[in-house]
Amino acid sequence: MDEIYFPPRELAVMSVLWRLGSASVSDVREALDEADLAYTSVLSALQTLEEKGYVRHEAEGRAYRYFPTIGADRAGKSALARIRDAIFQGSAERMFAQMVADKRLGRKELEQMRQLLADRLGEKK
Amino acid sequence: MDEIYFPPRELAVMSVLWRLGSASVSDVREALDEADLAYTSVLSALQTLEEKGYVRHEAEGRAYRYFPTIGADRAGKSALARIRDAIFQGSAERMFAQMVADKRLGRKELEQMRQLLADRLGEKK
DNA sequence: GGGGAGCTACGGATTTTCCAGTAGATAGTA
DNA sequence: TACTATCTACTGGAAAATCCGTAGCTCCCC
Repeated sequence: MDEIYFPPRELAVMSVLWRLGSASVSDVREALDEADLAYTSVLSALQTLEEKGYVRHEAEGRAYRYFPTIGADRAGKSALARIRDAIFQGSAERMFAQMVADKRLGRKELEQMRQLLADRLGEKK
Repeated sequence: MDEIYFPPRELAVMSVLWRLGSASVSDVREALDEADLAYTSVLSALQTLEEKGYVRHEAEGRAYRYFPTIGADRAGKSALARIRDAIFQGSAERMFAQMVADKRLGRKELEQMRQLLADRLGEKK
């Protein structure tokens, strides 16, 4: 599929849009926990993203409301594939092993994963 | 922990080093399937990586042999965490669901994942 | 010694990313 | 009306990333 890739700052902005569904420039600015950026810096990032086609906007009062045009799932799929291929040499198992090794995962999360896996194995029968 | 992040080209170069263990500039150049880069372009990427501390070199005959100084696992862990937080809003389950949805995963891979998960759940008991 | 092959250092050009100031438009308010 | 606050468009510019040419070195072979 297409190459979907976001530099750090653009990724942070997209993250906010995915979380909020849509947002004004000010919304994004406030949601960014990073350093306190100037309003125009955030606007610039959004305009860049719009140019690339990952975002669109609608007028809302005097301001613009920005919407992601690409879903988080699609972007995630692409990002995971890139990591799998480049870092884990194409091995989904190795990538998965790294995920599961995360110390912060609690029993509940692990159980949920097991369930997901069980479902998947079921339909694969 | 530290922010580990590789721009696209540098990631491609690191990928080769992780795969081969170590490599000369020519090795890397040949291993890159992308467009046929000039020798010096690859050298530049390696020098940038060395400056950042992700790579070191030893003399080998007339040439240099480059070694990664950061493991693929460590880089992978960092990359996965970034994706989880930015794209999947911190949800390891959602990220995992996306992984498992991959159509190319065969029964064998899924079984291996289940085993990994079982082991992990066992020790968590 | 001469010449070629292979390698590195250096530096430049270009593109991309990142940040923010300024100007102008608009709406609300005194 | 005039003043203020907010928002967008335009613009510049710094920094990083990408790409590669050139020069110079070393080794090998003739």
